[in-house]
Amino acid sequence: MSEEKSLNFIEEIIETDLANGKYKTILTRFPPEPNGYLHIGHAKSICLNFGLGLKYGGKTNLRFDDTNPVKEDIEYVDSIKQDVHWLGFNWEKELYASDYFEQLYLLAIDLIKKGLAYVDDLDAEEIATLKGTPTEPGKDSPNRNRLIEESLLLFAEMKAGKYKDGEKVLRAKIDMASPNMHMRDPLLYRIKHAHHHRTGDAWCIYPMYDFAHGQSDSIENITHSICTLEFIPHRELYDWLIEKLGIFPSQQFEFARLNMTYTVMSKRKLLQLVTEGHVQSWDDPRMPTISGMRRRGFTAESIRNFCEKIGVARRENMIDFSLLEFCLREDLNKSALRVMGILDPVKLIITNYPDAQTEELVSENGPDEAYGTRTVSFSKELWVEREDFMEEAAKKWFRLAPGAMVRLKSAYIVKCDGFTKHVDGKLTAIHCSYIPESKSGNDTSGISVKGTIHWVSIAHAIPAEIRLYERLFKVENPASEEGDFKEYINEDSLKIITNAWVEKSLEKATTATRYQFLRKGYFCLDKESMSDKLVFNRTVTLKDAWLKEVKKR
RNA sequence: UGGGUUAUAGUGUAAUGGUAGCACUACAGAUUUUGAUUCUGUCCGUCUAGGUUCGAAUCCUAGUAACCCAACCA
Repeated sequence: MSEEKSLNFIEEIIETDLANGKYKTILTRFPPEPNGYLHIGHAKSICLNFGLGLKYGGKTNLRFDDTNPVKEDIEYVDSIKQDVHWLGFNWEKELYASDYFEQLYLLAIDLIKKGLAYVDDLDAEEIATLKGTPTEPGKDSPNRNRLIEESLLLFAEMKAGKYKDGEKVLRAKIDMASPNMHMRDPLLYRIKHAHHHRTGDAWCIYPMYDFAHGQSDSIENITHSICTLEFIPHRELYDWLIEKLGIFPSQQFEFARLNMTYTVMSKRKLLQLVTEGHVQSWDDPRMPTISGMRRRGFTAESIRNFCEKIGVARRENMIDFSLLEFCLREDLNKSALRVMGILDPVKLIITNYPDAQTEELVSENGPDEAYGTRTVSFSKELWVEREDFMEEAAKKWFRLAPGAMVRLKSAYIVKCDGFTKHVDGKLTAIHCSYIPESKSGNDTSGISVKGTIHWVSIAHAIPAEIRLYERLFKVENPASEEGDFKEYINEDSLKIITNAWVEKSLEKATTATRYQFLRKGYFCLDKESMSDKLVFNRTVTLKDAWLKEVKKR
């Protein structure tokens, strides 16, 4: 029995195109502008474009849309390549729109010769005025009917550097009365005396998006050029230029971009968070960037699954952050090593345990036997979690409380006999007695307890710094709230714990490994971690039924 | 008030004129040496009003709502 999986609308188009022989094979592309770091929204596009290539035996190019030198940088190129690779995809070719500057220039000349483009002397403001509004038609520029030869000469002079920025532009000659604003003689080329990160100072005229993107698609023989909804109005121009130029007919298809609750997804806003210091860097673990998520401990697999689950359609969406967390936990649960660490330590003393004794107890490493076991050191004095003790047990409380019994994971059952407090009321130690016959693995005590808690032996524990992250914003959709989105930043999104204790095996922790700190969540080593000062990021908590219970009350 | 696009449980996504399904969330229960995992169950939906049809989420008409478009950005 094969599982029936419905196709998204783009897959349907492709299957139709393949079935009726329009194409023998497909070619897609992922076309970022190297002006920022990739985020989870880009991941959706990456998974879509590369996924399509893979699914239909086609190929996918990585093409940098680098037509605006003042915003772009090699730093972004490098990070984008790293992120796409990390997500698990391999591009057929690494390409740049700037590779086509010469070809694009020749195409522009072709258009001028056909009488379909002209050089305009108007400045930006005049052009905007004559463009009209959505409800009123525009008016022709006085230069609209200048001679082809004159435009040709002027355009050559533009390229040669004779004019300053903004003095002249090349425009397509289409229809100043079109209801589609993008068809009212759109700009094709502008002058920018700026250094380009790849072409240096070779050019001082640069093509606009509309005269670069579709043409690049066409040059590469891209069959399905997939972009987001806001480019729908550009499609008429995309098709017009390809038709008039008589070049390979790539076709544009649009899908709805990803939006997620409690974060922002525009490069401009993300850049602000970085430059204004609301987060530390592009790869701050609270950022929805691929690099931030990677540092936080997300796996590529979980992000790919997420992109698969959210689907592809044409309507605006707002995905629950909890779906991303579900995909994360689903993957981490399968692969994370189980270890013990105490985030908020309080001392537990086993009064009837021999003072100098240490036992090496066996504990399982993972969710199934294939992960094997390790030993953890057990002794008279342990660190346990402060929140695992209640002076007066609440209803349905399964953990430590005077008179209550719990199992210490992989060790013994202990009974809480008492506790000591500092004068300020803060708990300083919990006193317990253990049941020697209840040793994990050969428990003959006959006692069963409801609660099991984690612990580390004080004498054997190693210190660690642990960073806990909460959502970056206090509201579901900061971009749509009144006022500036930054007013809704959650000031408590980062909590640093400097006095945590973790089990000794973590001395050998690596950034490549994911860990589940039993009962506390999934963690990974941060890049700032050092051998004498371990630093862990909490990737995500475990689901917590008790916390829900508490919140209900 | 021009043009374009989209409306299906709280969220996302299927159903291509013929039983409104799946996942997440929420809630309830079982199992559990992680209050995790796993397993079982429950709640909740076709934007509105007309029409065509034996039969409409799907087709038609008229509304309504949301988003996009007037950068020498992409």
